[in-house]
Amino acid sequence: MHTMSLSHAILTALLDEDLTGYALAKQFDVSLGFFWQASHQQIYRELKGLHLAGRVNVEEVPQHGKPDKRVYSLTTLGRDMLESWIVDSTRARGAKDELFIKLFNVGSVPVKQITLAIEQRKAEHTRKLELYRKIEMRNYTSPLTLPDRKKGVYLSLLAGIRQEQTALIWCDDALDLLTTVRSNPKVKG
Amino acid sequence: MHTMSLSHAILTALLDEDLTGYALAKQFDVSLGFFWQASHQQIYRELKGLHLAGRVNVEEVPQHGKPDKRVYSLTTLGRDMLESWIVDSTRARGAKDELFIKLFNVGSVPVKQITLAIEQRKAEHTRKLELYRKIEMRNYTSPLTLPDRKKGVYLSLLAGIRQEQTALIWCDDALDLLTTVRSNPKVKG
DNA sequence: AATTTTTATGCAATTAGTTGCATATAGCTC
DNA sequence: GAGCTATATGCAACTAATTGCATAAAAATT
Repeated sequence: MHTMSLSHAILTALLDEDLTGYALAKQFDVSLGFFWQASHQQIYRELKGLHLAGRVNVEEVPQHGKPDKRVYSLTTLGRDMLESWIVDSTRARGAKDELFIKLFNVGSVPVKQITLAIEQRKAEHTRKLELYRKIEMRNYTSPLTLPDRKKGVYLSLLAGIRQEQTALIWCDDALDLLTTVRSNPKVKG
Repeated sequence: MHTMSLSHAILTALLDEDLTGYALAKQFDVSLGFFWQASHQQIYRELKGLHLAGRVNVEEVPQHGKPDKRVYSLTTLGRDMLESWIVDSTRARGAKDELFIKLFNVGSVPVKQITLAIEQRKAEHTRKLELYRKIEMRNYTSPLTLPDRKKGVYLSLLAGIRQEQTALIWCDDALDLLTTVRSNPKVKG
């Protein structure tokens, strides 16, 4: 079964460079993590499993004071796992978004609360879009001339940018339509 | 803590009508489930918990042959739980999408495999968009004249439609850019 | 000098989600 | 009449993800 995607995300991050769990966690915060979030606890646990399964090597780097660094690198087995996952895995993890569940409550709960949730979401999208744009301007102004191994990363970023844009426009349209909702019945009709 | 969203999704589905676990599972397949998937096993388990917590009532409807129906309905406590969840919960469950992790492998794995994954995804988006459009044409041709309690559902659908459209365009652009990738090095450079 | 942030690792407990299985009848199709 | 689909419920086992806690020192900030 090629299901546990966190391990694949970790292996992917190790393609470019050998990393410690700590460094991996940071990577997840700034790039891979835009599309696959994970906490450091999860990452450490997963690394242990990957090591046990021979997908990664560990090099222990003694340090004074701090815990020793454990620098992980891909093994051939790890690469193979990654490649075969790319080939077979299809399973689409269903979208889960609370906001839409909230929207199903329009008409039964004060609209105000729901518009508030949308406004919060809008702010979030704005923040993300700005972040993505910044990254784009810094590293991906000329997609066609990128080295091959950067093209996928760029495309992910592009997807992120467009998702945020679409979402932002939707937020405004949603807020518009919700101004036409007057009643807030609390009982079932 | 207002975290477990499946229970909120269930309570939301019960706003409109009283339902059995089975009927809920079906609802999840066709509307709420576009934005929050759940298996029948999950739903039955959750219903039990909600009942234990006094958020829903059960009415047992004896049947011959088949297991007795258990028809669930919201209690006042359930409504309150739902409303307070709408007010406080903010937590954005991070997007998790395998496809983007796959994209990070461009340059290290045969591009073919990745374009294939995108094509699969494209087909999926096409299928979903068609489905959403069908629902839109059937029930939501005139958003402004909808009864209030349908407006949120419509907005969810609208979000779905736009997400799929955006994703489809992106798929094509991605496939385009990936035609410019020639090399498939399997070793770290 | 004291506080906060960053580096660096990890365990334990809990909650959420998936997969496989089990039961049992009615009704429809081949 | 054999097999499939729909109705209707649920347990058990497992995998994945989250949350809270714990340690410990260097570096940066106030």
